[in-house]
Amino acid sequence: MSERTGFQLDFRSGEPIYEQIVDEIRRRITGGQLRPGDQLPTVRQMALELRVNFNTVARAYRILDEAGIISTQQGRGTYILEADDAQAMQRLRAVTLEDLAEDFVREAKRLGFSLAETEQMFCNLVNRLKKDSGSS
Amino acid sequence: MSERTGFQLDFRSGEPIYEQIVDEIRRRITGGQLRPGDQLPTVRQMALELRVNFNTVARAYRILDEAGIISTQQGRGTYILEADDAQAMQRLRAVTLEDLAEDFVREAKRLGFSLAETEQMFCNLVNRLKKDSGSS
DNA sequence: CATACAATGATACATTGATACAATTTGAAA
DNA sequence: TTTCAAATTGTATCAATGTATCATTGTATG
Repeated sequence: MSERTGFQLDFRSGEPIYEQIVDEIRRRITGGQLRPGDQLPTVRQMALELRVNFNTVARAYRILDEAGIISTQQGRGTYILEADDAQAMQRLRAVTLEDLAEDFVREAKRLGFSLAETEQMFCNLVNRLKKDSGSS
Repeated sequence: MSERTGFQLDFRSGEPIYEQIVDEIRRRITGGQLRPGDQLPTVRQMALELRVNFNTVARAYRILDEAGIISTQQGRGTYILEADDAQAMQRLRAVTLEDLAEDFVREAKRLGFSLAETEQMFCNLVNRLKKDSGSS
């Protein structure tokens, strides 16, 4: 008995599979069949049901995760988030980059680091990241 | 009241849980909230508080143990170690600050800011702070 | 026909969870 | 005091889960 979701995919519709999965999950949350806290099937379980590669399911999950609708965690699984969380995420996006930078400097200062130390460490890190992205 | 540590984990940050635990302990040692000789909660206690698997806490402890920062002993528990020498303490401070910088960059990236934007914002802030301290 | 690009598949990997185990402490009985 | 079983604590191993990277396929587009 692996018929757990009852998802119906249309392989001929032209709409990408991962998008159909995203839409269907959205519909089920809106309709109340899926509720906050519910665990979704693992990417491999759902892929097995839908006769699809699990990467395709993973792609759908990732999109929903970035939208703040579900939470995917490596080694744990994926869960429906509270609607509040999505709103909270929206509010968090309103946090400016300046706020983040100030938090960083403030926390460093609290731990006893001088501004010069903090600046140097940050610049070192940035230079390292620039190199890594360029060498790929 | 099992709220003993007050650790705040972010399950959606993308930073692995065990790494968040490692970072937080490093910060508390650097900041002086944790001192040599202090006993950390058992892996199971802390796991209960943080709602994670105790293996995840054990992994964090093992990393800190291998770094010579804490001492974990089967059957006894885990304790904060005395820094071997000034160099070890310097290394801990450096790593702590580096973690802080990485968190900053990661969070900025998660909010959609490019590395260049993040760098510029930070440098602007630093320059402003330098001026302010000079004009006082 | 060739090329570019998006979608999907294959594979290796990192993180977390479940379970059994070993070392140490504790406490009661002898 | 000694002994020893039970509880407590960290360790080791493997399974389960999502992630990252690249290859393959199919489909527009020139």
